[in-house]
Order: sequence, then structure tokens, then C-alpha cells
Amino acid sequence: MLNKVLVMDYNFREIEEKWQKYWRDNNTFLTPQESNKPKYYVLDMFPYPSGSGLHVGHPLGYIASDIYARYKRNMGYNVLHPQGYDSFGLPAEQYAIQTGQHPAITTDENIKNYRSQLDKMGFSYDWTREVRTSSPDYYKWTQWIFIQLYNSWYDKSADKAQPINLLIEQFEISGNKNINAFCDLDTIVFSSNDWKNYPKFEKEKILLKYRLAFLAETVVNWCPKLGTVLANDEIIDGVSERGGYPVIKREMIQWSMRITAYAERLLSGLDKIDWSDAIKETQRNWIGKSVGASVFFNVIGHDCKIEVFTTRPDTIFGVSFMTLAPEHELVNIITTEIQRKFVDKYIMTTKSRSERDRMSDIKTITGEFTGAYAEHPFTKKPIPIWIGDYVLAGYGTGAVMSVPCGDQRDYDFAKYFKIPIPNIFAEVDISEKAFTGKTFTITDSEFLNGSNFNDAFKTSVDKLIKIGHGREKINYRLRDAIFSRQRYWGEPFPVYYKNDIPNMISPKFLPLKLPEVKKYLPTEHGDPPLGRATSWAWDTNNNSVVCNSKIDNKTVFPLELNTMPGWAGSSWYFNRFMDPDNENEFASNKNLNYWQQVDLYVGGSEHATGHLLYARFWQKFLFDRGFLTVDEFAKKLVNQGMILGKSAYVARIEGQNTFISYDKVKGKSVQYIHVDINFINSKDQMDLNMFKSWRAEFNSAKFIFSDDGSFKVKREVEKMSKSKYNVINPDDICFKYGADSFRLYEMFLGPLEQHKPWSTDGITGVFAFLKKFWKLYVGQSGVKVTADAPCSQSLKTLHKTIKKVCHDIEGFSFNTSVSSFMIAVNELTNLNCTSRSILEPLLVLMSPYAPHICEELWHKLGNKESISITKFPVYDPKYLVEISKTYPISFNGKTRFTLDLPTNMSAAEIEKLVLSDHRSITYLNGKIVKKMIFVPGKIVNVVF
RNA sequence: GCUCAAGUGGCGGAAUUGGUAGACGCGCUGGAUUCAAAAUCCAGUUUCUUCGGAAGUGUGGGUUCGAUUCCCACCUUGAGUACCA
Repeated sequence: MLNKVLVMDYNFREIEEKWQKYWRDNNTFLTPQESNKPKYYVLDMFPYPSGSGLHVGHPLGYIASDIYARYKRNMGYNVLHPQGYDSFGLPAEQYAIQTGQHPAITTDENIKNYRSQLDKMGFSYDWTREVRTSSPDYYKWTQWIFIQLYNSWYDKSADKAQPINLLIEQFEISGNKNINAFCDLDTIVFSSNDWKNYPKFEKEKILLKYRLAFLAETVVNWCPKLGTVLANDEIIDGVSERGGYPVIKREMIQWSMRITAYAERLLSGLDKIDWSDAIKETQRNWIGKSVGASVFFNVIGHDCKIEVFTTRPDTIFGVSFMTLAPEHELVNIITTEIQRKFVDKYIMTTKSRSERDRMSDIKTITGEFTGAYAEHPFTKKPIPIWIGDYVLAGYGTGAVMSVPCGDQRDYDFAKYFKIPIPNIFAEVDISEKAFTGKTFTITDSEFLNGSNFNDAFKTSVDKLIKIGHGREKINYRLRDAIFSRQRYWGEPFPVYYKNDIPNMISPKFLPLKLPEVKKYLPTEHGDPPLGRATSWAWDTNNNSVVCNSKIDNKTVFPLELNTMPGWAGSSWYFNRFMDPDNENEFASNKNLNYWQQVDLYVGGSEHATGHLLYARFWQKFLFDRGFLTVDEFAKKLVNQGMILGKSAYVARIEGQNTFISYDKVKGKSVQYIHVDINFINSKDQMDLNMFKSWRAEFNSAKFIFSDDGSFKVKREVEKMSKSKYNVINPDDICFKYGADSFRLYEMFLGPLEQHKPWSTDGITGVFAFLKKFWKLYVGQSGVKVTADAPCSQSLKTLHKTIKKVCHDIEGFSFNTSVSSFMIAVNELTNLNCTSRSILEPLLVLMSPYAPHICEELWHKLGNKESISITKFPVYDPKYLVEISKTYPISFNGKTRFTLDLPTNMSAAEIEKLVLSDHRSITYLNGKIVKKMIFVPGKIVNVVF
């Protein structure tokens, strides 16, 4: 008896293991390269394999994309749904520093662990296409792309990247006069003769200013604690994103990427991709386009001029002083002898202030007068030049024309230092604060008098151009991206140095593999960890890595010691999945042409200004150079929300080993300590025995209990993390309820994009549903499904569900389709439905969500092929309509009409009439009707 | 400060995008089954109510025959960004 029950019950462990093995053994999800089906590419942001493994938050996006991929497969697409690992990164390196274990070993172990966790959830990945950014087969091509970037420049006239050879040809023909390029120098002009006469060293130096990957002395964000530089997007609130360590500004020679060349295209490209408004807006802010003008002010008594950027050229007659950033190059030149000691002192104090101090202390006004004066381009009046740290060296030109009446910061500065505040706005009061609006009439401004904002803007720019003192300018906040990292566990640069000039290793000899080192810390001289490698020199005779002692700077040269940042490998991996084993190209043209781009990309929104921007940049570059056929890598992006943990805290009385129940805390001085949430039940009560045996010091602790004798804890919703002891492991959930329950529950939790706290309580609901679902097909004596004709009610249920589920999947609202399945199963159970023509399509419909149970039942019904290649059921509206000849109408709560429909109307026509959004009927009871909405039997409204 | 998103029962959240608000699930209440518990099943569950109804989607206005949905102002929360000239 007991045995029989076991056989017939929903045994999820057995079922899930069975089908996971079946899919693996039969290569069910292998994506064929050749196919006459239409393609569809569904991709997750590949994970960094961390040591703590997956928690229930990680799979949320993976489940959603897996449902979508399975759905598309059922709809007849050739679906590419791969997965890989972003396996270079800091945690493995820091573990290596502490333990001496090679990061490759740590990474490998973590990947194994990740894989076993992922396998338990029944994802339909094609694992034969797996990529790892830390694998030499992969980073060979990352290095190759780097070389392409190095060998390219941005041609503004053609508005695309071009090979560097084209630039050199141009230099030889006519120097750089006719070149319209993105580069570091736009002041030095040379002729073709100049170019030819430059020594090689000089030529290389000039070319570096044009290359898209270039070496330059730059002010970088240096994190002493991490011993490395950080990109702007790796810094949050002035401290490092990882670890929260302070960051200082420092000048270093670094590899950089000229992403600024792509600022405009990165901006305009947003219009043609289907990404969330939030991400697009974040990227727009990050790029920070502002339209204005460049204005030149001559410095009186010096042969130099100050260039400023302003978005308000219309206020040029309101300028009463100029402010330079303390780091501005002219400060030293123009400062007068009398003022020098004050200026020097001021520069010293600003330098000693960290970025964070500067940010947290924005209200204090500081500055110093240089003693120098600039000449107003129109009035020729002298304008005092100040320095102040409210002007940022990194934005615009590091200098501003200060218009106190029209800008609040200039206003505050002027008030503080008692600089005059001329008012150029007619009938506007500026005695309290600056006027920053754009609706005004200008006065006291010579030829601009009487103009409004738009006219004044245009006129002033025109006049500035005429007198050679300015031009229109578009400024971007986006900075070039620093590409060097002083770390070990990253891609080595394929670069060696001849007389300090970088040379690329020929792509033929890639990959340049990471050398072995004894320790993973920087050297005593402050060189990056690669400085410890004994074999890290390039022999140009044999084109191979040789021992450092052989460096003779004739045929053997030192190699680059920095490695590439984490975003290098992740900026193009989606293209590698199209052809992962290709040894001759990063992907073949044939495969690139077939797969084109990612159709659906799923991942967290935290990568908005990092990965997602860099990847778009590389894609556009590779497109420009003809290696790709599309210039946006992801057509649609869906951002899943974060699943948060519910941390538990115990209250400890300050200075004692006494713990107090949370409801007894008030009025007492306590401190809260994180406790493992496994000790806590659903009523927020703690298991004292588990707590006591957790740590030795708690064993002897005293406890003050709640009135009911229990011990309560404080709960708080936080990010899931090991250190907060609030992590829920998906393995545990899969073991207790099964992967299908887990998948359904993660979807059921709420809208995909939303952040939501995890609570295991509700999972019993979906688990019970799956049991009920099982019982619909299998009874005590085996499969219940029959060949009986379906009743109209069950047909209605089926088609209602098909319609809803298709609509939900297309709109990524997976939570509501789980509800639809529950309703369908309840209705079909109540109808005692056993008809195969209802129950079989229902299985296919639900298989993307709960693949294991559906596959099992599918085969139980006698099918031989996997359910994943079965055609999705199609919704037929005719089952949803009840045909009736008259409908009562209640209108305005008072009048009642009866609408007579023609008896000769077909079901389809009535259905169309009843279900269409807004239906126009010309006459109803003698009145003209504009709009009518009704549900069969219940007319809702009529508009006359 | 600026930009964006959101505010619906005890809780997570639905509402065909202007048309029966609170689907579905959790929790809770009652019942069945059980020696008992778990599990399972059935019924109820927005609030108030004189059991006729009435009110109700952050607050206050507006448009509309009709507003959770659209418009204006305000309040609250979350996210991004921040001396950006």
C-alpha cells in the first residue's frame, strides 16, 4: 500500500534527477550551427564565480531567461542560450595573496561549485559553448581586440574608427592639417615634411595621441589599500566599490581607451535599442552631454589665453571674474609675485584634501586671487582671475567664466570674496540669490540688450566666432577609460617596450599567457605583481616569452607589467558564444552573420555605467572596423531586481553577555549582532540551543525572555551576503521542494524588475499547486488521461490560459502566469477534466516554467521526444466567446438598454465585436454612440 | 539639489492599460480527516454597517458618463547622479 502511494505521488527528486540526466545525455539543448529555423539569442550576464556560491537571488534572472529561451524554442526558433564565467577578478587574487593558492585553482573550484548549483535548477543552457574570460583560448582574442584598438584612430569626418595606417598615409601626404580626428592634441600642427623628419620616437609619441588604445600620463583614482587604480564607475561616494577604501588622485602612465570618441554615438544609439528607460537615463547622465560654447579670454600682460566652456554664452556680459581649477596649467604662469605665496598655500591645502573630503564639504567656499587679469572679449575690461576648488580640473577646460548673477556657485563665491555682482537680467531681483531661469530679457549687455535666452545664445556665439574668441562646443562628462590595473589575475597586455615605446606582439603569437609568480602582491619598488615574474621578457627573434635576465633591449625587451581591467573580457563575450571554439578568428563571419546580436539580454541594472557602456563601445568599434555586422550588441535588455535577505539581529545589553528579547529592548542600551537566520522561525523567535552552540562565548550567555517565554529577534531587509548570515542557498530549496517549485516560486514572488525580500513561507503554495497539477494527470491507479472529447468549459479554461501565458511571457510578467496556471488547474480539477486534448497542451504551456514535471508527464502520456521541441499550443478565440443574442446594458446607473445583435453574426464576428478595445456603433436606441465597452452579459459603458 | 520610478488588505502582489478594484498565493479564522501532529480537502477573510447598504487604491484638486490608471499641486519611499560651469 505504502509502496503504491510512493509510486503514484509527485516524487520531484527522482523526476528532476532523471530528466536532468536525460537532457545531458541526449544533448537536448545543443544549439545547431546550421538551421533553417529563425534564430533567437537569449543571454544572461555571465557570473563572476565567487567562493560563496549562488544564493537564491542569483538565479532569478537565469530562470526568467530560461523560461523565455524554452518558450522561443517551443515557438520554433533556433535558440542560442549559452552560459559562461567572468572568471578574472579581485576576490580570487586576494585569496591568493592570503593563502598563496594560484587564482586559477580557486577559480576552477568555484566554477565547479557554480556549475553543480546551476545544474540542479534545470536550465536549458548549451554548455558546449561555455566560455571563461580567464582561459587563454578566450583571452587570446581579448588581447587581439586590444591590438585592433591600438591600431585604430577615430576619424570624425567619416564618424568611425579607421586603421592607423590610413592616418600615417595622411601624415605623409599632408601632415595633420586636414585630419579631423579625436585626439589629445589639437593645437600642434605639423606638415608632411615635419612628419617625415620626426625621429621614430617622436612619430610614435604623436600616434599615441590618436590611437583608441593609448598610453598617457593621466590623473588616476589610486586606491593605496588595493594597490591599484580604479575606473570612475568602480568608485562610489569617493571610496572603492570593493572594500570601501579611500581613493586619492595621482598621476601615472596608464593604458586608456578613447571611449570619448564614441560619446555621441553611444548616446544616439540608445534610441534604437529596447532597454529600460532607467538604464538609458543613467547612461545619458553618465555621458553627460551639454551644448554650449568655448570662449577664449586673453590674459593681460601674458602671451596666453584661457579657454572656458560655458552653457550660457548669453551671459557673457555678466562676467565679473574668472575661476581656474587649482590644478590648471596656467596658474603657475600667471600668478603675480605678490599673490604667489597665498596661491601656493591654497594649492597645497586643496591637494591634501582627499576626494571624499572635497565632496562632503561642498558648502565651504574657498579660493584665492592670482593677481592676474583677463581681458573681456567684447568690453576689453580687465577681469580678475581667481582659483577655487569648486572648479573641477577634470570637467570642461578646468576654467570657468564666472557669472554671479546667473549661477549660484559663482554667486556664492562672489558674495564671499566681495566681488561685484553685475545684474544683466531686466526686472529680476538678485539680491538674495542668482537667477538661473531661462525666461528673461537681457540688459546692460551691449548688442544683446532686449534679447531673450535663445536669441542671446545664438547672437553671442556668432559674435565670438566673428572676432575669433570662441566657437560652438558640445561637452561631455564622459572620461576616457583607464585600462591598466596593477593586478595579477587579469589579461596580460600583448605589449613589450622598446626604448619606452610600446610595441604590439603580433597576433600570430597570441595568447600571451600569464606568467607564474611566487607572490601576488606588488613588488618592493611598487611595480605590479607581474614585476615578480622571472620569465617576463619578449624575445623578438623567436617571438616567445623568455627569462627577464636576457633583456638586452636589442632583441629581448621587457613586457608590460599591468593587466587589463575586469570589463575587458566581458565587453565582447556575447560574440564569442556564437563561435566559441574558433581558433582562427574571435568568431567566423558566417556565424556572426547568422546570430547577429543578442535578442534578449538579462542582468542586473548595477552594470549600467560599467559593463553595459564598455560593451557597447567595443561593439561599435568592432563594427566600424568591419569585424561585426551590427553596432549594438543587445537588442532588448531586461533588468531583474535584487532578491534581498531578511537579516536577523539579537540585542545584547551593552557591555554584558546578556541577550534580550527584541520586544523587551525599549529603554535599554543595547547593541545588535547579526545571527544566522537558520536559528529563526517564521515568528521571529530564536532557537536558543542553536545560538548557544554557534560560538563559544554565547554558551555561557544569559537571556531575558519575552512574556510568552520565547526569545524574539529584530528583522531587517538587507542585501544577501555571507557576512550578514542571511543567505538562502537554492540547493536547500531545490532539495526540499524541487527545482520546479523553486523556479515557479521565484517567478511568483513579484515583478521581475523589482527588488523584493526573500521569504520561504509562500513556497508551500506553489509546491501544493504542483502536487495538485500532478494529480490532474496521475491517480492512484496510474495515468488518468483519456481520449474523451473536452467539454466547452475546459476548452475555455485552456484557451484563456494560453492567451494569458503567451501575453505574459512576451511582456516579461512571469509572476501572473503562475497565477493563471493555478487557476487553470483548480478549474480543471473541479471539472474532473481528463481529456488529453486539454491536458497535453497544458503541459507544453507550462513546460518553460516547470520543465521537469512537464517532461515527466509528457512521457507518461506516451510521447517519445522531449517536450522542449514540441510546438507551443495556439490560442483560439472562439472558445472564449459565449454566443447570446441579447445583452442587457446598464448605463449611468439609471437607464437600461437592451442591445440586439444580428442573429446572422458568426461567432468570430461577435467575438471580435465583444473583445475589441473600443467598438464603434453608430446607433443605439436612436442615439449616436461613440464608444461602447461591454463584457458578455454585463454592459459596462456607452459613450454618446 | 537634479533626474527617474513607485505608493492598492495583516503580507507578496493582480486589474485585459480609462470600464465589475483586491485575481493568485501566504497568513489568519472555522470545519472535515487523524489517538495526535504533519500533510490534504472544504468554507470564510478590504473596512464600517442599523445587514438595506456605505466608504475605499498616499493627500488635495481637475478632466470624464466612468479614474488604481490621464492632468496639476503636495506628502512619503526607493534608485541613479552630484560643485558638470
